[in-house]
Amino acid sequence: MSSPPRSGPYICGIDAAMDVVSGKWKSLILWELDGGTRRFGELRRGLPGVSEKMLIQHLRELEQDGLVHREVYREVPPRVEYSLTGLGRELNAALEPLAEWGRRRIERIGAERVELSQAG
Amino acid sequence: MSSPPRSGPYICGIDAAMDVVSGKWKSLILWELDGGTRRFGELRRGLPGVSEKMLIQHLRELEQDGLVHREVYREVPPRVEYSLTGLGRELNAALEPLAEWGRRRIERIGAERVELSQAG
DNA sequence: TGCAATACTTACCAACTGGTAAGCATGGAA
DNA sequence: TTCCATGCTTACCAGTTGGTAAGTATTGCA
Repeated sequence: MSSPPRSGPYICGIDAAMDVVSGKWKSLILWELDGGTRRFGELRRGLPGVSEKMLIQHLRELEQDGLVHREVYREVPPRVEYSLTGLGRELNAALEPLAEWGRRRIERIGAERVELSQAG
Repeated sequence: MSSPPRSGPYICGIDAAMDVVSGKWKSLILWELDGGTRRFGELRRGLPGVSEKMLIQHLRELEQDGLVHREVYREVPPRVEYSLTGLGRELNAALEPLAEWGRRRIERIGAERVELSQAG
């Protein structure tokens, strides 16, 4: 079930960056974690619409790709905390201009925005 | 067959930008066109591995989203030229930091590069 | 008459992606 | 003994994505 980490071959940098970020919820997870450490349940509640299966799968892949750190506390009930690694923060920074372009696109075409508790 | 232009609702800017750029060959097409106007056949030869079906489908969608301009010359055999619009050039510029991050990732993980005639 | 060149168009199909819903493990509280 | 909370795990299924391969239209050339 757990796929291997994404490796090439790649055609160019975009290709290599997209590979790590594509997946319906990945960039949103990165965005959420930019706000700081989050527990699994907090992420789930912060991303309305995500299924547990996809949230875990994407978190695992982001972890394999070195973007997210997973810390398990052996308690009952279990507690697991997710946070960005340095690499993850760098990726988020590199995504900023694209995000800005996207925000202008939303205005240009007058697209609706999904209601979200905390994401911008 | 021709899908409607991509519209929201979107969660954030990243979401709105990704929507326009996701598709196996889209960012590569944009990259190729950054080098200037290209005929359909030139694009096909410049992106080894792309099928005619997908190349046309992606070009049509990029055109619908205002990123690519399509110019038809009524000759025989037919000639069709594709080029970037201002919006397309802006998107490419916004993709640059991501491309740079991806290039570093390729080095970091020692990924292979696909052989391509002209793409970097 | 038939083939070449170019830019598509279409039908069909396999693989991938993501959703639903149920189950698992643990220990403490009721 | 049953239920709760949490963080998963699994099986199954439908929709989307992209590939292959064949067909279309037009004119010039052999």
